[in-house]
Amino acid sequence: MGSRPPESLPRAFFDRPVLDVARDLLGRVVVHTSDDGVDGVGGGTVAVRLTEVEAYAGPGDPGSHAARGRTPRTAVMFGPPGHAYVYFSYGMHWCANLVCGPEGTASAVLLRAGEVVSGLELARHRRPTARKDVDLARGPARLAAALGLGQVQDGADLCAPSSALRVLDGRSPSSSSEILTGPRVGVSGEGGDGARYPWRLWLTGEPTVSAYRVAAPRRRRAGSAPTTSTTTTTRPTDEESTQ
DNA sequence: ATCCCGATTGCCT
DNA sequence: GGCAATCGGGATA
Repeated sequence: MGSRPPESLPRAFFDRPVLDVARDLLGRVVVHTSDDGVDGVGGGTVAVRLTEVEAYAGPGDPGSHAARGRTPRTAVMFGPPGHAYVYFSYGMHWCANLVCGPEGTASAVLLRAGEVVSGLELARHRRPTARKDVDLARGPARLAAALGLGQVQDGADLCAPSSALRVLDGRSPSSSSEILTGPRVGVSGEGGDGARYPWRLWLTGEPTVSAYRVAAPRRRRAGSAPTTSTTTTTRPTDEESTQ
C-alpha cells in the first residue's frame, strides 16, 4: 500500500453554516508543516486534535471582528471558506480562525484549544513556558504558537493540494453527545448576556480545554478607581449548557 | 494625530 | 485571583 499523506478536508466542509462547521471540527486534527528554519529548530510538523472551538457569525455578530464591516485586517474573513484568518492580539499573540460559510458571510471558527498529537518536541520548543504537555495548545494563542501560526499563515488556503496547513479528513471524529456549549470567552459587546451567543463548543472531559474567563473590562486611566476584577476563571464543566 | 481597548497569557501576591 | 505586557486596528478630532 502506498502511504500518501492524509488528505485535507474539501472546501465544501467549510462552505456551511458556521455552527455546523464548528461542531464538525471538534475532534479533528489540524496539521502545520514548516520547512524553513524560522523557528530556530529547523521547522517540522505539529498536529493538534481540536477540543475547543468558538463560532463567529460575521457582520451581524457583535462579537465578531467582522462586526464593523470589511477592513484590511478582516478581509480574509469576507473571502472564500477554507482559508485561515490569523490575527494579532494584545500586541503579542496570534490566534487562528478558519473561514466558513459561503463567500462574503465573513463567518469563522476560532481554534481555541487542542491536544498536540504529533510533533511534541517542536511544540515544546515553540511553547517554552508550558509546564505540562496538556498546556501546549490550551488556549487560542497557545494553540497558534504550538502550531507555528502567525502573520505568514493569514489567508492560507487549507484546501489547496499539499497546503502546509490543513485539517485532516476522517470519519466522524466525535458524536454530538460529547459536545458541550457555553458563552464565548473574553467577548464583550454582548450586553453582558453571553448566553445570547453560546457558541463556544468543547469536548466533554478533555483536559486540554481552556479555562473560561469573562471579558475583562479595561482598567481606567490613572486616577480612576481600579475596575472590579472580573477575570473570573473556571474550568468548563457539564454544569454549562448542553447541545 | 490621538485615544481606547482588545476573540490572551503568564507572573505576582 | 489580580494585573502588567505590548501594539495595531478602528473610531474620533
